[in-house]
Amino acid sequence: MRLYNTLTGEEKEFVPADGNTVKMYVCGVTPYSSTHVGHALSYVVFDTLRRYLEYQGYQVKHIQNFTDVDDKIIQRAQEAGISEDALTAQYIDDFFRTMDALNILRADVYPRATQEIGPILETIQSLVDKDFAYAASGDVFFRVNRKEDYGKLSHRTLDGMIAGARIQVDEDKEHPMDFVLWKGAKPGEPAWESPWGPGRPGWHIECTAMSLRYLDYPLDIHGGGQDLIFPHHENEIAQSEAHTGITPFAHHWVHNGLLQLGEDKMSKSLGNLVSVEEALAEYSADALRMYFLSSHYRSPLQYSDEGSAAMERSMDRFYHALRPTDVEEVAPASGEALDAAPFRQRFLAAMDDDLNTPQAIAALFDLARDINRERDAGNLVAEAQTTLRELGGVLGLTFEERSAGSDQLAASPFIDLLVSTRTELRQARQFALADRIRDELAAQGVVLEDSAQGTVWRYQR
RNA sequence: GGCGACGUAGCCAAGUGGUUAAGGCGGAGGUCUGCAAAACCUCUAUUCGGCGGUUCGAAUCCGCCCGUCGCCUCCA
Repeated sequence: MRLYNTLTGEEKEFVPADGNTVKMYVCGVTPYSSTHVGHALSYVVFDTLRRYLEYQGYQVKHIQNFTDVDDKIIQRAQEAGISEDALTAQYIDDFFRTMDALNILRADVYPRATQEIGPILETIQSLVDKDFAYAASGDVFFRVNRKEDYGKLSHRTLDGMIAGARIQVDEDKEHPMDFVLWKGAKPGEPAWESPWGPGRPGWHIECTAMSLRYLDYPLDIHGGGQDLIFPHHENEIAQSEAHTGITPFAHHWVHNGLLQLGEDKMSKSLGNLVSVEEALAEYSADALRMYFLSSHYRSPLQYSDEGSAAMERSMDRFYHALRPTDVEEVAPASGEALDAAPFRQRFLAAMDDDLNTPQAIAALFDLARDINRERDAGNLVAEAQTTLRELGGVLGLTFEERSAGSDQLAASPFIDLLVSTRTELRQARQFALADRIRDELAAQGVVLEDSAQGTVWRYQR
């Protein structure tokens, strides 16, 4: 497949270096607040990339970190009067529940910064030894001037960054853009012993230490949201390449566009967040995945209730197309089987083109339409349905219609009874009474569908 | 101020030099139905922010203008 690489700014044919196993590192979250729909978008994108690579026959080794020590975690824990560990444990749980609910495959390893202090210290020491880093007043900084290609990912120069003029002056730094590798501890903060005194790792160094430990360089794919390009990934490149001398340390840098809420980017600092929990209370995981994949992964996407609702309705097309074809008992399918191969080809060609999920989805809708059409014509569609399920699965769609709650299941025999009563009334042409049953069931959220084969009912979605 | 992205129907969103500009939502008509609903069929952008230019040919390339957004600070 062809895949866009942020580092070069162009699409490049993607092949794992060893031809078989894809080494993929995706930056994870800082667990101090609920997982929001922006996170969900990002991880749905990388989950889809992973599923597609696996569908192509590759093994994917997927590593995703938790930044479980940082200023905000310390602050929130103190506000809540609990330990940092208790706070992060809570939100890591939330994260996993959310990922599972969205049918996002688990990474192979989820390393945590606090559990990788040893490798982190070794990496920092190596950078100090190589003169890429220096200690100052208990902190350790990366010396950006020593890395000549600093800025190559975000396509900016040190001069250009300084022109931004929003840099805080720090007298301990040799250069304003030097960034912290090790942060000396202030009283009351969690700290680990180091050659430079007690402290904790800076944000960027953990990813260097972890990706090297769990995947070895060079990585095939390094991913994250576009907001991580600078400074996080730029700094990671500087550290990783300075540390190992391997350049580039990741072949493909893949960044998803950010989810926006209204006019602005959805972000922790703006506080305009919608949690995944809130979204899933209203909409199915399939609908949300469809929403996230309905625009190209590198484009920004506006999140809205209207958009989610539209996707929910569009899923009905698939649900209906995938229903069992017991119709064939009445009108024996004598015709030809629907050939899904052209749709599969369209789907694969779209996915091969830098994960063009909007086009891939369009192919699936066309396939669904043909399934409905051919089934009505009495042709065989079982194989085509299998193809639709399989390709939808590459996008992580489950096609599970929203399951009924337990009290709804308990009501089923009574609804069946009302439906069969209505059928008898209709046969007796007692339409007023029959319609009353239909209307009152509708008021309870039960939708009846009449067809030549009888009446089926379902809960309104 | 520096760097970058984008502007396609009522809404969302593909397409980036060449037959009828994907797909979804919404809308209109039809088939089916006792009537509905669901489903299916048909229709729904002579035109791609504006103005110039290159070309036999541009939504697609170039220039200018208008507008929106992102990064430059924690962030997926």
